[in-house]
Amino acid sequence: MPVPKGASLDPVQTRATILRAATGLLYERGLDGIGVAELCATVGASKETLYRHFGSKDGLVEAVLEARSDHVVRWLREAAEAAGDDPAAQLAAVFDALAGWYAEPAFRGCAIVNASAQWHDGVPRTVAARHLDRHLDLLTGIARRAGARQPEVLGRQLLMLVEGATVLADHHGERDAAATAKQAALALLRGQGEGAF
Amino acid sequence: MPVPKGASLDPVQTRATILRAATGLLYERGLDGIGVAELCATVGASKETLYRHFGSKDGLVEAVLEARSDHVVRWLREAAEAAGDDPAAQLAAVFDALAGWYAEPAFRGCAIVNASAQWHDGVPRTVAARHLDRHLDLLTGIARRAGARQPEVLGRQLLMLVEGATVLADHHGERDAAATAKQAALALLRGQGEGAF
DNA sequence: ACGTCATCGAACCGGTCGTTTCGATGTGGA
DNA sequence: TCCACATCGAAACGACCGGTTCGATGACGT
Repeated sequence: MPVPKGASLDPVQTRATILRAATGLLYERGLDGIGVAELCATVGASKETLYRHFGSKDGLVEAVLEARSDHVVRWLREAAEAAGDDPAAQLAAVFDALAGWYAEPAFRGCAIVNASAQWHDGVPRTVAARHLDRHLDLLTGIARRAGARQPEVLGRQLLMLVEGATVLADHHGERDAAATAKQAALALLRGQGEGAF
Repeated sequence: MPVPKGASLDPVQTRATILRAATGLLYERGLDGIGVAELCATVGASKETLYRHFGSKDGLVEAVLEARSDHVVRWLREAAEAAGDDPAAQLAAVFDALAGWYAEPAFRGCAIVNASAQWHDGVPRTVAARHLDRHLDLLTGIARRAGARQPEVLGRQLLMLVEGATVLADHHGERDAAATAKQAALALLRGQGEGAF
């Protein structure tokens, strides 16, 4: 993957390699924590190559965040689907998946939300809004299948627990945030599912 | 407050003025969104004055975040106390206060958490951890007075709702996030308070 | 009245960062 | 064989930013 010298091995593959390596680096160090020079050096690509593929650092960041959003959403959706048909089990599976994420030593919060928080406008905020949209779809679907009276409301409440748990896991060092949130999420699901309230 | 020329009106007041103006500017524009030069120009102070009072931009940011944490915590605590003795009413009052905050046009999320998310180490993360600590104290206290079986757990769940609501209000444009979160918070409080679960 | 002190405004410095460009090198297809 | 293309490595760039310094200005306490 370093592509020794002259190489037209495959521009597509080169782009994918840069994207993959940059995703990890930007997440570990922060979007402003690593410059283009060091990024290129670590990735193993020249500046010219990076700029031809992504146009600018912002372009690279955008590509990274989009890919990250796709990955996270698919990951949680598959975790839910793997849990079977029971909505409560699906919801539990989502938080169990989050627990595994929070436990990773490299966990540093949600890259997308963090990026969106850093700048008050620009592409990252758009990406974050769409990311939360898709996130909300998953949870609202679970709420609806559970027979919630207000699935849109319950879905948002569940999303708040997910995002809140991520914040506490990151900024408050709460390793068991996912388990705590899961308990609350199931309680809310049970409450609305049984027509209580 | 611009202090026309030579002024020893009161160094303490000068510092307070800078701090107050900088708090607003750094919140609106983001910590990296405004440089020291423009900050000084807008505040109405010279660089020398700023550096004598705060030592560095990081020093100023630290002072701003600390002051902000004090202000927010006191604000929520007073909102809760003003609601009387009923824990449920206090909890509702906290989310009602948040609703007012989210509705402000200048609302841009929690400055402290945003700052902490931007850098993976350094002072802001420490400030954020302490900020969440104090936040947690307030909510755990309400949970305890409500007779929750596990006040520490419920407190953290409530804090997740607060932080999650802030994230959704900011990054997802949900103006009614506080009301949605309040409903969930009261449901959780009722669930644990009545010994259910 | 005088000296200390806080402040201003402006210039300056060193470093870093994103971005561009260029010559050289090697691969693959016509 | 030859040309188009992707890549590298390195240099250079212009801009900006955090921080320092300096002379001038004026207020306050003694």
